[in-house]
Amino acid sequence: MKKATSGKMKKPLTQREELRGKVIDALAQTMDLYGVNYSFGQLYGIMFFEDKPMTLEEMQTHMNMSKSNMSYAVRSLIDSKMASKLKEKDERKDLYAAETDFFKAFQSFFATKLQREIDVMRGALDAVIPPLSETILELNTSEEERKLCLEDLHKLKHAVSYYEWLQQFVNDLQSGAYFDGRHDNR
Amino acid sequence: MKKATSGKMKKPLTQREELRGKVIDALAQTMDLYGVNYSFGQLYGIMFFEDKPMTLEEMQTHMNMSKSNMSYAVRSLIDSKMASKLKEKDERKDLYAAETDFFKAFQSFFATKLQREIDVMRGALDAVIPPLSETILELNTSEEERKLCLEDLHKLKHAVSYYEWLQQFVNDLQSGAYFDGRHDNR
DNA sequence: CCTATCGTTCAATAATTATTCAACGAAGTG
DNA sequence: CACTTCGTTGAATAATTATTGAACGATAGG
Repeated sequence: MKKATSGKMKKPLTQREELRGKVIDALAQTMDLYGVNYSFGQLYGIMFFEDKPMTLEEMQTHMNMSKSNMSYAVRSLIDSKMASKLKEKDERKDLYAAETDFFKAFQSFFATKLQREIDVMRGALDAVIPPLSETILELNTSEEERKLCLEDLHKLKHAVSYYEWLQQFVNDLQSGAYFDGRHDNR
Repeated sequence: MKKATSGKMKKPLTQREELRGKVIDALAQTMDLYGVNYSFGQLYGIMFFEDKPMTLEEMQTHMNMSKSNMSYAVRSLIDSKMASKLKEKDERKDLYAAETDFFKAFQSFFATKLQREIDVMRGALDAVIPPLSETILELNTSEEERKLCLEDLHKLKHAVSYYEWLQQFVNDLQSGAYFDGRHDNR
């Protein structure tokens, strides 16, 4: 038996736990805005404060959720580069750690997300621009249709230049170029 | 009657419509990654190509969805600053236009989202740091508890400096500082 | 004023996403 | 080579979110 008489009870939070809770909630809300589900954001918050490698089992007890969901959650955090799996193990259990440097965490997060965006959009643009150009060049395209295609093409070219810029932006973000006058990494 | 014999039929798409569709799909997927629902992202794509003020009714026919949903969708786009309501009206109908400059559109979008993030997090940090500091300063706080609080406080201070940096970043983003060597706004 | 139509709201329903549970293969242990 | 226990998977369920439809106040036109 672990701690007390039976199943579940309202644990009396310490003040510190309560304060942590507020920050974790804000963090989870925030990540919610970027397409990360609230619970998974909470998990990041917990790992952030815990600040030492955690096993799935520990996550389970902290979050009070099934192990399979924790497995899913931690994978999602890893996908966004907000956490990583360590090479060491505790007993037989895998260990995971959150990136606790907010600069690095959100740097990785946005770099990952934006890169995905760029890839998706570039894929579409690369697939669409050639046939559209082709149609414009065709001799038997009606004048009206050619005009419409030209308008679209112009918009897509503008998009291309945007995603070129965005790619550069992501590169700079990853290289740390935007983090110059800062980092009190004491 | 509008166009043909009855209700709904598979309209035979022109090549141009099909190509547009691919780009719209990519756009919608992309926005999906940032917490904007797919349909609403599609609507942005449609408005982007349409490139002239649209009424709710037109959106309805393009998207084949209820007017109430279109009302909701357009409001969501306006919240993210990706579209705006015009002062003029067509008949009695309100007119809306999408921001067609991708630079501006995504600039507004991220500025809005990041600002919300900053506000939420600053709110939590401002609420939590004072009482936490207080506890540390209290004479009757146990040594153990003081140590834990100090660790948390250190993390939160790091977070504060991150959000200060992020605020500056958003300001720069809004001021256009990052868009220097570009903008082929021909 | 009366009528028609706009855009919004609210409650109901449909669709999607999050979560659990049971089962399984892959190690580590003895 | 059996025995655990780990992490993942896939199907079932719960919870949330998207979408609709009906009702309403506002307002422009007659």
